[in-house]
Amino acid sequence: MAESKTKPPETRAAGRRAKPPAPLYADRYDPQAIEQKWSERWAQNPELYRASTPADAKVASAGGPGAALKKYYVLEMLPYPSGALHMGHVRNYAIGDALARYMWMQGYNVLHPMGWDSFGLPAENAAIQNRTPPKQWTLHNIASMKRQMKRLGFAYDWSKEVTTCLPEYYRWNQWFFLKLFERGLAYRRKSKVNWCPKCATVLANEQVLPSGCCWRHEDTLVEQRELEQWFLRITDYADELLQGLDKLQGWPEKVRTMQRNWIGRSEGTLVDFRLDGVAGPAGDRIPVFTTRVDTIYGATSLQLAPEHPTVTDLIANNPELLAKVEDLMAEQRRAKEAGDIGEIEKHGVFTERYAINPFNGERVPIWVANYVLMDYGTGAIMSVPAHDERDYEFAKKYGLDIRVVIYPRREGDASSGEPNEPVLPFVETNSLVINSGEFSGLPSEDVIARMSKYAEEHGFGKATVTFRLKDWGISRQRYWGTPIPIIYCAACGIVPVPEKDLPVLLPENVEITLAGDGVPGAPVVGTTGWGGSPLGKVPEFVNVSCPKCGGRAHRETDTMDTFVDSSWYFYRYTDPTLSDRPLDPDTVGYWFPIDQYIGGVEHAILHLIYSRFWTKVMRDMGLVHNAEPAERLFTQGMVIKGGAKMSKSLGNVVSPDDMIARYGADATRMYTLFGGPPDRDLDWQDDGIKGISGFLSRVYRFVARNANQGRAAGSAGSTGLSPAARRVQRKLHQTIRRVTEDFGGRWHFNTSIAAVMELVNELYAYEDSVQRGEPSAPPSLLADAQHRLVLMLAPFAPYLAHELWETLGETSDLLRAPWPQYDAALAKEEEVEYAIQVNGKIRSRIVVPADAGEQEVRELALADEKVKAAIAGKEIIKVLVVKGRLVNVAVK
RNA sequence: GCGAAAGUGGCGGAAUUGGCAGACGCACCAGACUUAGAAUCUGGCGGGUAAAACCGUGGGGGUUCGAGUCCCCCCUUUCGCACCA
Repeated sequence: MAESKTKPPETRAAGRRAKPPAPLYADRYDPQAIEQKWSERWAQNPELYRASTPADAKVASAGGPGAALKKYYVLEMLPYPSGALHMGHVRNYAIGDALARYMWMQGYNVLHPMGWDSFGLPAENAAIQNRTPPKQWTLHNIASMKRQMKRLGFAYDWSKEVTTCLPEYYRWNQWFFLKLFERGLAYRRKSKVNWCPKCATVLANEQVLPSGCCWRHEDTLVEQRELEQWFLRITDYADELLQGLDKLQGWPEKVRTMQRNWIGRSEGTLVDFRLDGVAGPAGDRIPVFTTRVDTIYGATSLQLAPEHPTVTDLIANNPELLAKVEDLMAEQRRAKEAGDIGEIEKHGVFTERYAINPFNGERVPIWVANYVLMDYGTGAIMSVPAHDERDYEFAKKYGLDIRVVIYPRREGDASSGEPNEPVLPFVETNSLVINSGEFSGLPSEDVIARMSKYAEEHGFGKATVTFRLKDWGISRQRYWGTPIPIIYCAACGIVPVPEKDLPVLLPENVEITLAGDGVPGAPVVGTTGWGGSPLGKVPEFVNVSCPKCGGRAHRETDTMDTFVDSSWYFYRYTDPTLSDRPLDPDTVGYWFPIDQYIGGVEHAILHLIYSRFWTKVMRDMGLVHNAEPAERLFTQGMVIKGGAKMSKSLGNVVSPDDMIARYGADATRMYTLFGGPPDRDLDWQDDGIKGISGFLSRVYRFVARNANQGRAAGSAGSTGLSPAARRVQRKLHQTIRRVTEDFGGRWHFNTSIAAVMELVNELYAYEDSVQRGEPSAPPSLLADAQHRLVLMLAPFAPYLAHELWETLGETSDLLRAPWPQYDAALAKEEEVEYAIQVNGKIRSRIVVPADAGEQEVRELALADEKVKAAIAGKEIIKVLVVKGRLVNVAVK
């Protein structure tokens, strides 16, 4: 029991002594004292939240040999150690912690780990600003955030902690990279990359906002640069990543849709159009991707993206055209930046060159158009104005030929007969092909297959599938990341670092400054922002001898995208101390897949698609058996305030530390669950948390003055109870049912907590009834109610629950105490109130025994005075009785 | 433009399959206890009325004995995708 720190209670007690009744209320709820007490106890017992190993779980199982204790892996997305937790973290972890504690109480062997996604840009930026080494800054942040998590009472198994910026972890990033390289899944190529001038580094496609700006610098436009980059062949898994989504029934539909869009699978045909006349370095043919090859006889031009390599070949000696194409390019870029590509007016330039349609040998003019995108398909399209809205608009504008080759099918006529003249552009596929040589008269769908086959047989095309998904560029020109374990040798070329030489350690004696920002005399051995990799400025890192020939060589100086770290961290949790392997397949086999993953929807694409990819690669390597990392995914809503995202600039940031100091950790985390359903945004109300604090206080006071009721004797019967006592009993069992159902189903903890509040209100009403002279309940009932109340509180407010568990005289470990069961018979109402409607309007209410028959209810309803008055003089058409709810009398 | 989710008191939100709209909490009002305040307890609290009637779930239609819930049309907000060939 928390001791009171202040004097006033004494004076209050003294003041009250004078008059009866005796002081009703015990000491005030003091969350700080309670939480400090239990924090200390928990700190002394690090085994408390430790997951049993698979072997131990077997032993612990009561089910005999072979029957392992059932496992449950609950995982929350690990934070970036920015320095302090924000409310969004608190909400995320409060959900996970409630679930983990509930599953423990349900008897599961729970794995509930936490770690740090600790590589990344902010550490470097902080290093530049504060002249602190990134590692020091990061580890310092980790320490303080870990302290916050412990203060919040989250039940993590810290023996499983993973810190991605430490060599013990990132060496396995390097190991995986080597394995991917061996399997041909990691490769290097020169590529245009997104370059943020402020970050001075390459950004992944996913890190470029739709506006064309950097995700970290929303006001800075991303440029294009050509660099040698390492890529991971995620596109090899595009189909499986897509198909797997159908099986992920435990994932939100929203996330699956987003991933489907991101993968962007599209079936079509690749057709080569031969250039008529000149051919340049880019080749003599232009491949075109189309999903509607059945319309190819209607192609009246080719349209190239402004950045298409062939464009310069075609118009190299025409400065006027070149300038126009430049304009188109600029226009397209501008539209992308503004985010309204899709709405810009279509513009184009005729190159004065032609290509040959391989199907009919026709010469078609080649244009460059601003609505054709280089980064989709082949960057070139055939333009069929009659059967594509965009092409139609373009052709109308520039007076290009429009040739109809698809006709609608007539009603009830599948293959022949007189076609109807279509309204242009006519884009339906359920139609007939005409004016198309040997393909005329056939249905479109058939023609697509036939034409693809024809193209392949004649060597100018084939059926193909394109994806929007691109290979994953992982090279970053940054210091604070995992060094890519590759050595470049003048004689041997690209040489992977031998496995025995791992890890390639990230040098730590590096001071990070911006180029030209060096303090004279300071030991600046690394710089950033000079356009190359900071590690390139560390000679002792760069210069090595070639592992193959022993000659002089140099290391790769780029580091890996931090999404590599987060793609497999949850496997490492199962045994993070392994020093000879990234993971133990048996241990992983026991724990995986993750039963419940919880995090923000902002990771719907990047992290969640990369980690699915990684899992599939690991499966192909024989490391794991599961094809997907997580069985169920829950995306919680954001914590907002006043309808807006919390931000420093809006000044609406609510700090968890402040709330903990004012109301305690229990109230803070519980409010994040009470404020609204967890899948929706939570609008933070400064006064809302007061309600939770007051509720916890009510619980505390009730138990403080009613704890000495003896031991709970389990459910007693309901006979002989006073009405108020019976209400307590009924509400108790109803509440257990509601809370249990919420955990098992909707996860609407806001209503679970509301239900527990109702129970507490009922307990207070009972006390009040005793004050008024009604008979007391048997002590066992009160003891039982308090025990179960505390058990139900445990997942939401662990500090108070533990304190009260002790107050109730319990010495067992609350974390592993069995979750309470309810008795349906005791939860049942003896009487129900029926609403009596006349023509749908409520006219009266009657209370009848719950088991009253329909006929009885009908008679009682019709005998009711108010009902009689309402139906007087009218004819009863129908009397409808809805069991347990209402009676509706229809009259005329 | 396409797709998804949402729109309920002063506020956050309840109402699981069509069946008493507004649970629970905040704010507010009143009372009790206090020298007083804080805290606590009790009661009230959609609009409207003296009380009823009556009106109320973004707007308009519909189905039904009965609609926040189902159907059609429209409006607004948020999110995702967006010349994807």
